[in-house]
Amino acid sequence: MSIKVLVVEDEDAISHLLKYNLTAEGFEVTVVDDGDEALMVADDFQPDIILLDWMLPNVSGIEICRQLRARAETREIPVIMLTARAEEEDRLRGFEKGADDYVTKPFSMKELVARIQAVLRRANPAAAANLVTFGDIALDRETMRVTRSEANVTLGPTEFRLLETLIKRPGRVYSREQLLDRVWGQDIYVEARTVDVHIGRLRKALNKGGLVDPIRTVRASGYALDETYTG
Amino acid sequence: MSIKVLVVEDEDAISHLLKYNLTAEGFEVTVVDDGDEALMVADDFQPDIILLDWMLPNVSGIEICRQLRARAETREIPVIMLTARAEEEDRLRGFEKGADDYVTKPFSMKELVARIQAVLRRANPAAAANLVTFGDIALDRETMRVTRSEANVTLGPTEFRLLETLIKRPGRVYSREQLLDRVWGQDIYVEARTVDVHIGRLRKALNKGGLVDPIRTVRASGYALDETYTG
DNA sequence: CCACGCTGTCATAAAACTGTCACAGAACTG
DNA sequence: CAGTTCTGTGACAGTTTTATGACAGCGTGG
Repeated sequence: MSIKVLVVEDEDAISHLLKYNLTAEGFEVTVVDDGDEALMVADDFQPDIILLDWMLPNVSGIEICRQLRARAETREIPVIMLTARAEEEDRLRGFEKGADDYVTKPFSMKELVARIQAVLRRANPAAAANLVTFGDIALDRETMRVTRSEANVTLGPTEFRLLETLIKRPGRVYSREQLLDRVWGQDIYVEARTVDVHIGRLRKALNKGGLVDPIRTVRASGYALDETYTG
Repeated sequence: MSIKVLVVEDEDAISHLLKYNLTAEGFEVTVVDDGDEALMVADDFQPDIILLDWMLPNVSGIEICRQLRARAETREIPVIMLTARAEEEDRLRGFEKGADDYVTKPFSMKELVARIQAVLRRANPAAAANLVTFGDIALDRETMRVTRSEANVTLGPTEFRLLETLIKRPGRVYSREQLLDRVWGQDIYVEARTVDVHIGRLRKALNKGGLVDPIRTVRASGYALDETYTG
C-alpha cells in the first residue's frame, strides 16, 4: 500500500503537475480544488498527508488548516502549505494554525518530495514493521536475519543493531556518538572509533562477493546508508 | 553543521550539564559565563538560539536580552531565559524584554530540548529545516548532501559549512572575518585569504559542468550568494 | 578446560582535506 | 596609462580522518 496524498489546489496547471509527479514518485494522489470538498474528502479518504494551497476560492487554505485541526478524524493528518508568499508573517500564521511545513512556489519536485517524507517521518511514529528493506537488503527483526539479494548475510549482534539503526532512515547521517547511543546504549562507554571497526565488519559481511557498498562515509560527520543506492 | 546554541551561564555545574546534553542532542554549543562576552559572541558566532541565565555577574540576563534586541545583528536570534524564579512577575518581565520562552530551574533536558525546538520552529522555520534551497541548489543537513539541478555535488566539510552559512541569507555579504568566525569558529586562527581558497573550491564543485557561478565576490568586502541568481 | 565467536582497542597505512604561499590576472585609482 | 590593491588558483607540505589487520579479553557451550 502506498502513501496517500490529498492535494488541495485550484489551479489546474499546478494540481496536474503535482498529481503527475507525485504519482510517478509512488504516491497515491487525490486532487480537489476547493476547501469544503477538501474537508469532506479528508474525512473519508483519510490521506497520510495533505498539500494545501494557501489561496483557495471561498475559504482560505489557512482556514481549512484550522478546521482540519478541529476535527478528531483529521487532526493527526500532517499538512504542508503551498504558497506564493514567503513573508515571515504568513509563515508564522501558517505554523500557528498547525501546518507542519511550508513550501514556497515555485518549488522543485525534489524539494517537495523531500519535505513530504520529512513530515511523514516526523508525524508517523515508528513504523513498527518486522521486516525492513533497503534496496536489495532486507532485515527481519523477528527472525533476526539479514539478506542481500536473497542471499543470507551473517551478522554479529552489534552489526545487526547497527544496520537496524541505519536502515530506519536511509540517507540520514549518524555521528559516531549518535550510533554509540543508539546501538550500544547511553550508559556504557566505548571509544568512538569502535564504530569504525563495526562499520567495517558490517561492510565486509554485506558486500561479500564484490557487491557495491551501500554505506556512505561522511568525512568528519559519520555514516549513512547511501540513499542514492539502488539494489 | 548543526544548530548553534549559545549558552550564557555563570555556574559551571549547569553550563557543563547543558553543554554535555545539548551536544549529545546534536546541537553545536558555545558557553560564555558573562553578559558582555555574550553580546560580543552573539554578534560573530551568530547562534541560532540563545539560552540566557537570569542571574549573571555584572549585567543581569534581562539586560542582555534587551541589548540583544537593540542590535540589528542579533535582533532576530530567539532567546530562552533560564531562571530559578518562577514568579509570574518575573516571567512577564522576561517576555516584555523579548524573551521567546522561559524555563524554570530545575528543568529536564527533555523539556529544554522540546522548548528549544518549539522556539526555533516558531522563530525561524527555515533554520530548523533540514532542507534549505537557493535557486537550483539544495542543501540537506540530514543527509549532508548538496545538489545542484538535482545532481549531486561533492563538498568537503569546510565547503559544506561555508555554503550552509552563505545560504542562510542569500544576498547578504559576509566579510572574510565573519566567515572565519561562523565557519571556522571563533577561537582558531587562520589567514583571511584562506577563505578565498575555500570559496574557490566551493565554486569549482558547485559549477562543475559549466554552470553559472551563484557566488558573488564583493571587492574589498567579501562574498555573498548572488540574490539575483535564479537557478 | 578448551574452542569458538564476538568484542573493544590499538597501530599503521591510506585517503581526504586543510592552510599557506606565490604568482597571474582583474579591478580600481588618479 | 602606470601604479596599486585585491582576487583567483595551482601547487604543496602538513594534518586530520578513515580503513583495516592484529590481538587480547570475555563468556558460552561443549
